[in-house]
Parts: sequence; C-alpha cells; structure tokens
Amino acid sequence: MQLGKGVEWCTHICGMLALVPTGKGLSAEALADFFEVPSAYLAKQMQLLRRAGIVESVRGKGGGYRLARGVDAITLLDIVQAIEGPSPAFRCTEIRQNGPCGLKRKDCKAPCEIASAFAEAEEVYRDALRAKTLAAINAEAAANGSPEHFIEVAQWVQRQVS
Amino acid sequence: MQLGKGVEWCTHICGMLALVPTGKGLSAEALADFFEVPSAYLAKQMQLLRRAGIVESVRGKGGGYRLARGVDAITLLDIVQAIEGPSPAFRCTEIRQNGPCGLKRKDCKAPCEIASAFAEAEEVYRDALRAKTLAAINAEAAANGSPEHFIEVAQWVQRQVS
DNA sequence: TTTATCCGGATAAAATATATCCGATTAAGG
DNA sequence: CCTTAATCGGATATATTTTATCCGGATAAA
Repeated sequence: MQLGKGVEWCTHICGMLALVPTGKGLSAEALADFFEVPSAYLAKQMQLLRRAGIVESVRGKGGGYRLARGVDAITLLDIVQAIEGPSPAFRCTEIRQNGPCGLKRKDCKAPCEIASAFAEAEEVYRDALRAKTLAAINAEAAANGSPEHFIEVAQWVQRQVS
Repeated sequence: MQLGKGVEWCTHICGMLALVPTGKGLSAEALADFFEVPSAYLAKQMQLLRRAGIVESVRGKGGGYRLARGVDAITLLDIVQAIEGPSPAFRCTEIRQNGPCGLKRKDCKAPCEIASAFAEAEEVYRDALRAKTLAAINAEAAANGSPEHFIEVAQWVQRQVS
C-alpha cells in the first residue's frame, strides 16, 4: 500500500506556491527544476491539483500555477485525494457472498464487520490529514528551518516570476 | 493507494479459523473453496500469515492451517502488516535536498514537516486497526448475523476437519 | 507405498504507476 | 496580426507491482 510520488511532490509544491505573489504563477517546468523531478509527469499531477480546485493555472506567456485559495483552506487530505482519487484503500469484494456458505445479497445490505473496521480506520486517517493545513505546515517549517534558507527560496521564486 | 486483495481474504479467513477445533487445521484448498478465491495465490498469502506468526501450518495428510494464538491476541493491524509489509504508505524521498535551493543532508536529520504529518496520520490509522481484535470482529459478526448462518459455517468446518 | 498437504521458487499475465512526447489551445508582447 | 511562450489533453511507452499459476521437493498420515 503506497501513495504515489505525486503526493510528496505536490505537497511540497503547494507549500512553495504560497510564496508566489498575487497575480503571478510558477510554470510546471520551474517547479520540476526546483525539486528535480520529471517535468512532464509533474505536469500531469498539477492537472490533477487543478481539477480538484487546489491550484489554478494561467496559460500563455508568463503563465503558470498558483494556489486557488488560501493556505488555511488547503489541507493535506485535499492534496492526497486530488492525486490518489477518492477510492478507499481497503477493497471489499463481498466474499462473504461467495462459496458454499455464501450469504444472499439481500442479507448484505449493511457492510460486514471487517469492512466497517477498515472504513473507520481510514476515517481517522483522513481526519488527521484534514486537520493539517498548508498554513500549519508552513508555519512549522518556518519555525524549524533556518531564516537563510527561507530567504533563498523566496528569492528564487522572485526570479521566476519577474 | 490500495491494499491487496489478500488483506480482505486473510481477515475473513482468520475469523473463520477461530472455529477450527484445537489440534485440527483447514487446508489452503478448502479455504479457497469456501471463499471462491484462487487457491494457489491464497496459499502465498497464507505463507505470509505464517511467517508473521499469525497462523501455524501442519504438513502432510490431514494437515492445514490454524490460528497460532488466541483471537484476542490477533488484531487487524497484525494481518495488514503481515500481508502488506512494514513500509509506510507515504514515501519521503527527501526532495527538499534537491534542486537549486536544496538543503544539505546534515540539515535534514529530522524528518520534514510534511513527512511528519503523514507519519502521524498513519500512526492513528494503525492505532485504529490495532484496537480491533479478531475476537471483537467475531463478536460483532455473531451479534449481527443470523444464528442459522453461523451454524451452517460451523458445520462446514466440521466436515472439513473430520 | 500412496495420498494429501505445505513449502519455496520460477514464471507469467494483468493492472497500475511512472514517464515521455506531441499537437491543440491560449495569452502576452511586438 | 504574428510570433513566442506556456498550459492542456490525449496518445503512447516503460517500469513496477499485483495477481495468478505451476512444479518439484519435503512431510506426515493412512
């Protein structure tokens, strides 16, 4: 059970997009260079973020990606679900309906106890991710990281958008 | 992000193995028939359960699988980790060390804020699965299911081991 | 000895994740 | 208007993982 690489990439990228001045954008190419990830594949992931309404894109010269809403309105869950899709990790194929002692479908309106338990576990997982906003992540990073590095990144962003 | 089918299969199977009389066992073939899943592939999953110490196997004629410990000492987390392995779902590839503003490795002794957030979320997920024992699952199933079906399953097990 | 079963490895097919490319479209600027 | 830069969307290709099968060997009961 693994999350795609796009989840890591896009979370870091969204954190950095918070530094982009209003009205500007960073191109997928620039983002790929910044993190040394394949640009064509990253572009696909950015499309997923865009369709989910997390970032918005500006086409044409000088265009690029920017956050579609404030950092306190974007959670890690938003990003994970944008990249990974909505389907749960545990797949219930209703094998209780199979075999010599299989239950009738009409007796299976409620999910079985096993599926319920996994659904609950995934719910608390999602709750934990939902509780983490980009704002909180960035605040922690600012508190833990060196001011020099922060300035370095901010200046790199400035060069890209100017 | 998906769990393998083996997780569903093996959880149901472990629940049923609780009905096996002491000293007996159910063959992989019988288990595969009961749930209509591919027997050769199921056998592989059963080996994972065995290596994790969840079930024990008896070779030779009349052999098969049985639980290696009590139902109150087996949790859903035990089964998931036996099948899926120990690696976390979120893969941190330390992309903060990449690119023009990459951090030096010596400044990355602590995990980044993003990796930490995902680690915490997975922790509560595991906690939830750890809190669910096979005993609890089976008790719920007995309470929710029909007594007739329970007897039907118990009789099927009897036929297999006799 | 025969039969039933687990064990382990090799192999293969199918599905998914990862990655690349290209034409269409859109917008800025001369 | 035209050129250029950039995203978008689709088609395609590669790598990895999941799913599945098979077989020879070991083991134990009848």
